[in-house]
Amino acid sequence: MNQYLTERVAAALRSAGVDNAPSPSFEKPRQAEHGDLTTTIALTAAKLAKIPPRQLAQKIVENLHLDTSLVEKVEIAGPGFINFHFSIEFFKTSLGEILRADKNFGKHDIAKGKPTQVEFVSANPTGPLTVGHGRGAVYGDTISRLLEWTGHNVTREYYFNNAGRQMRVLGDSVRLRYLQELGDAIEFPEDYYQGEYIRDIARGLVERHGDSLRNEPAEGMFKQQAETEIFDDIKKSLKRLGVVHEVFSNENELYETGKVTEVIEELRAKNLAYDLEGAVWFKATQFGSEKDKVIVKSTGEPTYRLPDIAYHREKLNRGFELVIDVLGADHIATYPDVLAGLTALGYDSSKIKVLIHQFVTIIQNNEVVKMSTRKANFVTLDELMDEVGADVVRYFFIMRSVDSHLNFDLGLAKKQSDENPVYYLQYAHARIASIIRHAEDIGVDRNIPANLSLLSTSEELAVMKKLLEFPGMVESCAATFEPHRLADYLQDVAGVFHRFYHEHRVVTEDLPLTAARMSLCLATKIVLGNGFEILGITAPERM
RNA sequence: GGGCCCGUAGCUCAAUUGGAUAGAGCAUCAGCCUUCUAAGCUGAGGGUUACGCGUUCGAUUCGCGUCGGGCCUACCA
Repeated sequence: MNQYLTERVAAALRSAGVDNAPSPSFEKPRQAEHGDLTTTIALTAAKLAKIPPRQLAQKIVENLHLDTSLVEKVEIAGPGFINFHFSIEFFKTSLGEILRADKNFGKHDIAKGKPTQVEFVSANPTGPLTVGHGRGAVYGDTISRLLEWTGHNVTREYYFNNAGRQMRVLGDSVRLRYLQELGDAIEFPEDYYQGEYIRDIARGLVERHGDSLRNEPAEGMFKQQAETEIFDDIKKSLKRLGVVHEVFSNENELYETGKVTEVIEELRAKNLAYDLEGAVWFKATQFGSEKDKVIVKSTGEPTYRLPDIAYHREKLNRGFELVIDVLGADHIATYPDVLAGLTALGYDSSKIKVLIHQFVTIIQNNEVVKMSTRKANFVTLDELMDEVGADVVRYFFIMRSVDSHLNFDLGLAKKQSDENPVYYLQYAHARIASIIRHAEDIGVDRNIPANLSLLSTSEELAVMKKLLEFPGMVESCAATFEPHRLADYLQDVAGVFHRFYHEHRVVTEDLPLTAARMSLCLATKIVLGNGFEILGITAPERM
């Protein structure tokens, strides 16, 4: 419909003698009285055409020649809006399309299988995933699902740094706990990992190896065991949340395969790296940075930039045409250097899209909780899921714009779980399932052809119109990486359905009307179900 | 000092990317179950969109400035 109107209006503009106008765009008016689609082309093109907006609108409308079986009415309003009202016939046809498309309704092939990588979570395995990690996990996964729905071939990837100081401290934390378990009187440093899980790992080592590891270095068995066990837990938590990564990669591999040194050598060869005071510097100033950046410290240890550049280069070498990094706001300053490094190496850094999400402030007992894995001061994702379930957790993290610094009140989330907005959505779905069961119980055949013209009340039309917005929502949410708008939209869908349900009985003795309303219910169930699929929440048949 | 994000109803947040009368949930108040699920529906109150200039037919949205909050700003990751 959008495309059809775009063509007709563009043609009408030409007939009206306006040749250089921009392509008209359409949007759904906020108010129902303003029709089903509206364009502001007369307002924006008025200056170019040197005609007052309303007059131009008049000329456009005169030259439209629309198919009246699709568009019932066209009117000019306000300063020069052109409003289009669709016919019942159009809605009927569209409803049929929803039912036919079923689980595919809303899917697009815009990206045509474009190889796309989404990297997210990427927390180092130093402890369990906390509520603080939740937003990135849910956001990254939902973006992945949206991209799949728009035809991307998505690889979900988890990258972690296991070569740095953090992991050394982790290994040594386990080593010291191990020695304590053996009975040694050893002081445990304050800035080591305080969590009970470190003791658990140490105890496991004692059980399997006795005291034979007494002289092992922290970097070996201890670090390795910690990484393995903690990672298992992280993967379990993610799976509970509905998040599954296809690929895990890490920093050590980049060193072992020589990818990191390759970067230095190539930069040197291009004269984009130099030595100063014992350190190696990257000429970031040649790529818009204010100052050059150190990539290898005078101690010989690389800064985080270097493996990050090597890693992103690997991503592009692996053939991804779109690479998405989902990062927390604390990493905002790191990626310009990475992009500059890739540009320096001759790669097209525009293929990399960095999505930043703001932090969630966790509030417990009216106090802000400062999470610290080191100090073992955190609320884990598992604990939260134990309390409220994965659906609520996912929905909480996705319902707000990633730009918002939202407050997450743990007490409120738990206490009000009955009134959580996610139940409003799921309730609509369960309600429809219940209607269908009822209809089947009393022998209504859901396959009898429905005469959709019987749907004529304002509540029925409102549902139809809302359902038809779904494909456009999927497309625009994917294009702007804003899944929260899909959550908002689904609230609307549930809302119009609840209102329809309240006003009209679906299953009655009037069989033709029953069939038509059943179709409306089935279509609503499809849209809700497909939306839930994208958000990663369950679609309950009963509640 | 510089950079990024934010400031909208009592609280938590939306607002179709510059459109027409700024909307939801929670909370408060008043109604609706003999009928397919009341985890629902209807109604009421609640706003100088932090503040000030500017850009234009039109600004919550764009620009500049002020105030306030969060996060960055190392040869830490």
